[in-house]
Amino acid sequence: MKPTLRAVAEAVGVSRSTVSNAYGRPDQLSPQLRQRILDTARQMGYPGPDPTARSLRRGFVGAIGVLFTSRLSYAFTDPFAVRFLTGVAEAAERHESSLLLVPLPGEPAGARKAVENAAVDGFCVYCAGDEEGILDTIRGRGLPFVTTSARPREGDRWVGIDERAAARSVAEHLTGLGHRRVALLGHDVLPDAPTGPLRVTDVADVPHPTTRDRLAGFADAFAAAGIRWPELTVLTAPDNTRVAGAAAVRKLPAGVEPPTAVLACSDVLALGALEVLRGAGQDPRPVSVTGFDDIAEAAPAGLTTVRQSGEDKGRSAAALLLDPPPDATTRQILLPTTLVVRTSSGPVPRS
Amino acid sequence: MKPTLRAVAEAVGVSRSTVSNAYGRPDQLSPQLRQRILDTARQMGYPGPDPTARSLRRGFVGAIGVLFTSRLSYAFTDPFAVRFLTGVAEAAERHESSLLLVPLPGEPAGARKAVENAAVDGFCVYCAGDEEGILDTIRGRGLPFVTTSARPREGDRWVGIDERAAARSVAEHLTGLGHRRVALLGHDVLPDAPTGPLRVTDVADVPHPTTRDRLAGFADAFAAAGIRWPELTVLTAPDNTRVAGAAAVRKLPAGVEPPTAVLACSDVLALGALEVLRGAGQDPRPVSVTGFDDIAEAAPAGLTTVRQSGEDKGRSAAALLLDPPPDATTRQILLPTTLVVRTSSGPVPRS
DNA sequence: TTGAAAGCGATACCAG
DNA sequence: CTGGTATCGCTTTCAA
Repeated sequence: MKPTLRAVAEAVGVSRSTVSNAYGRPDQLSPQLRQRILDTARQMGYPGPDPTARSLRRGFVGAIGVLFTSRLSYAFTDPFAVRFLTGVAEAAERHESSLLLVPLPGEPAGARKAVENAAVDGFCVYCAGDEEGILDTIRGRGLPFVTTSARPREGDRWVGIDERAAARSVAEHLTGLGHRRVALLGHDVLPDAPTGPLRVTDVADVPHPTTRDRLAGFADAFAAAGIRWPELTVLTAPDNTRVAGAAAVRKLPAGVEPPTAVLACSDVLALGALEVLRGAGQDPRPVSVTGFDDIAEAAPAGLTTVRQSGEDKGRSAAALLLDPPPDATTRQILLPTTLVVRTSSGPVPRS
Repeated sequence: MKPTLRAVAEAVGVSRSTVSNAYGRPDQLSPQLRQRILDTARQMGYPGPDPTARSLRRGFVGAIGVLFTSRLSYAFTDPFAVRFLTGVAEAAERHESSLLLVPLPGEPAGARKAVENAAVDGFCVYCAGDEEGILDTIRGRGLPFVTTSARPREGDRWVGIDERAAARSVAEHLTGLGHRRVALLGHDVLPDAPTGPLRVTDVADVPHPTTRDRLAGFADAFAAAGIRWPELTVLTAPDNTRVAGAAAVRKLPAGVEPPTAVLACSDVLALGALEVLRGAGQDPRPVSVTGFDDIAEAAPAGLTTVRQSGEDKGRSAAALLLDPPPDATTRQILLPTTLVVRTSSGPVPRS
């Protein structure tokens, strides 16, 4: 058994408070006494104040929780999520704060428990599917949090982009190039839908908030070009991965009237789509493909996409948590996006 | 102020233990009573047992610490480190354990404090530069840990590869192709050395353990081919990044007798080297380049390298921590490596 | 089943 | 500068 602060106090012959001060408030006792305490502590093998006990007493932990909707191990697979984490980590480093990554089980009840049991001072919630349930649990604990994806409530801290406008911008790029017959590609478009084309009556039905906003943005542009929602093909992928994107595109009905462009809700999906559409080369007419995020792999692949900075998002989120601006108005940060046109998009080929 | 368990107990008119049981041991009280307790708790806005207090009392936290040598935010930049984390996360998910990522400041004293203050049940230490200092601190706390890089002490839990043999295998591939005049490329080859060629009298002087072992493996192969250490050029990079690798290679003495091959200690460095050596194309003779790790970017770049699985490493490390095998002999896991030959290496061009 | 009592290990106020 | 005292919020025997 490791010795406790109490044991050290007894060994040195001083009170517990004095030993505590020797560690936490050097200015509260004479240097000699402090040294004597530290020395005997070392000798006895006392590892210093127990972090858990200290947290309990002090009322704060020194760690912020990071919550990902999907399985935690998946998050590391998503390049954009990793950049977000990088940003969070940078801010945390500056504040000497640790990051607690909490794996959320699939079922809401389990997720709830996980959030309740996390020993943290606040949360960064990254794009949670069941975001509201999770946020409610956090609110229940009375802890501060920052969201990134869903539209926030008044007063909630939030950092994000104008998803819909950004999505509209790529789509307008395509309508400008003459594209009219297109397929939209997103993940979790409808609950439990099989990979492939889908009939979506109303964009509002899409459960995943980011997918919903981006699809809506795409639709805005096409509506402006005279194409209504039912005329758009919607492809769904089971998750946000390259292979899922590839699989979804393979399910495009063969033969008649293939789309001239695929608009994906993420670069990862778009890269999967590109693989399929450029790979076999079955169709001689190249199909335009666009993505979203501008991850590192987008540039070498020549992918036209919308750029947003994952690092900035993470950094801002953590900063909002760690030293919130006093005025509530600046607690919602809207980050910029840019349309990046590369070679994966071009004019509609002449038939 | 949030209500406490005590308040709930008083409100319901039962003892604190009973309320505690309602949460933690449902079988210890009648379902009706339990429900009554849970209901009033909800009504009062009691968020459930405080995680910190619970940890203190129970003596365990439900989180494992992950320690990276370099700045935490850099770790996310290193593809291999991210794969390692993915593996750790997978294992953690299975055990419903959280991951505490602890940023370590540069100075040893700060790092020590960070490790002392982390509320965790154990540590996964990924390739720490000042590994011994950190491990000593962990030992001081009496917490279990798993290392990945340095050669472990008897009885320490460890997971890794045979760095030296693996490095030797790529180098032998090159000597087999006839390469004799080569440059080795690693990061942190000597403390505070400027980017570029370096005089290293003895491999044992290299401070970074992984770099040291890999360089030694390279040297083994060349020794077998009759080339002794002083005849090898050693390039050092300030850190393990693409740009650092590129910069180091640019410092190769121009003109006479350029190397016919560059052996890098990591894919990241190798990819940087490739950029420079293939990029401008100043030298008409292609220089062979090899890496180490086989990260995702290696294949598309045609990089010859040594494959090891970051996920396996992470998974094994976490597993060793979370449910250690009873017999000490199986507490050190040696993972396999494979030489993957691609197009970046070839025979020595005829002069 | 339920509850009383004894900590878990440390900190902070406040009087000396 | 030092030390007594009262918590922090919960869990866990153990006896009723």
